Amino acid sequence: MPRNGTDLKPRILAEARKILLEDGYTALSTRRVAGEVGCTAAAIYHYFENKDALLHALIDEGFELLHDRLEAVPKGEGHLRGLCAAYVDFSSANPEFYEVMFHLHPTQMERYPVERYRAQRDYLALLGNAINVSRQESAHSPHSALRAATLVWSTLHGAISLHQAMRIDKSLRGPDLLDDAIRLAMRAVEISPLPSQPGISS
Amino acid sequence: MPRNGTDLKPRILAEARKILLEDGYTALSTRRVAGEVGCTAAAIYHYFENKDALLHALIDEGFELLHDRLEAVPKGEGHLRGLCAAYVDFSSANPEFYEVMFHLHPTQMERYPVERYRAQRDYLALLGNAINVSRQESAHSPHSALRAATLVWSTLHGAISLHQAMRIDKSLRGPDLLDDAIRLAMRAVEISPLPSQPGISS
DNA sequence: TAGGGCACTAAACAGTGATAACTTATCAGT
DNA sequence: ACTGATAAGTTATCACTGTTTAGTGCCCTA
Repeated sequence: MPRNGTDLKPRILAEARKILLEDGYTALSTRRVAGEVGCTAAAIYHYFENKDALLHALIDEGFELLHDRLEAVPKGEGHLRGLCAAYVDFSSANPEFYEVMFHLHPTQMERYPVERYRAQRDYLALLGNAINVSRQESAHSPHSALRAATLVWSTLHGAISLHQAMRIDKSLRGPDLLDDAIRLAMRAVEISPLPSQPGISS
Repeated sequence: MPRNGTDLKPRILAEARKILLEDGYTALSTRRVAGEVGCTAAAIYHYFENKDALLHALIDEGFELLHDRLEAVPKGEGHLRGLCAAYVDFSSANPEFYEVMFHLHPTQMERYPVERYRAQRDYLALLGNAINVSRQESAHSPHSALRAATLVWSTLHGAISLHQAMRIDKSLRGPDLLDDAIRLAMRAVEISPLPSQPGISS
């Protein structure tokens, strides 16, 4: 029952996505979206509870993109490595999506339902499966696989985060760090989830 | 030459630090700082070029804190592990400092001089030294040490980032992830900085 | 054709960073 | 001691931001 010809909601979403991808998260304002769509900022609040809900919808899109990317990785030999590479590729190809998906703190998006992140995180299950396969003994508990998968994820995320925030040294090439992180993430499988022994490692 | 008794600059800085530590980065506004200091928001601009410059001063404090923490780690056996643990400890003890130091993107702080991060990053040199010592052959190039140190750093940062952003699964304990990350970071030393061989890992 | 509800607008509120113009206090030089 | 320059603020304003409230007009149904 739109008054304006086409329904406004998809157009709002499309324009918001365009702004996010072209000019980044900081450029995404309700008034600008409204301006480019051709309506008032208040109209957005008919379709989204608040600005965070709009951003939330974009984050959902990002998770779907990531999901498709990871699902497309051929299974079998080298599956885990492929998943890691695909994750890093996604972050490089869609830095703006990656930022809003993983980099915004709850303090910056107060009303954002944190649970939704967890629900979307089936890529952790994907990682967990690949890890269980790559492990010699398949007698590991699901919790152990989830824990290892989280470590893999966090390793990749750390490199991506520093790379995107331009924190790494000029003399270091960003892709090199990402490659190193992938190689290191592979070793995360070997980290034993036993109670941490306080001895000296090496 | 203060008109108001005490010089305003340190009081602005102190109040800003208090707000940052108590209510977080998002609560830090020029007007609130001014209000609690007892001056006008415009007065801040006499002592700091802009809000980012004020935050910049706080970030400097954070780097000094981190520096002291890392310098206090006893050298010798287990130095690298001690540095990693100290880094993680710092992030847990000062999450607000950690956020503004490492989590704010340049897009969020446009005018922030990125170079300054690099100048402050002597902890990378500390890590590099510890890595060179822990390595059997000391014939590694400085670039290799820096690269390995960056990988160690990024591994720790990834776990800290996800932990602080509350992105890790409910069934997983945050400290466990941080411990795992430290253990994995130790293995970063073994990652060869050679051109990546496309073979299958394990 | 009358009524009701949906889709939207206009206007405003409270807050943000930032700037220009103005006032006032302090200090140096004569 | 007086004058002038400068430092140290204030006041007022601009251009934004997210969000809410009240009101308007169109469309569909009865």
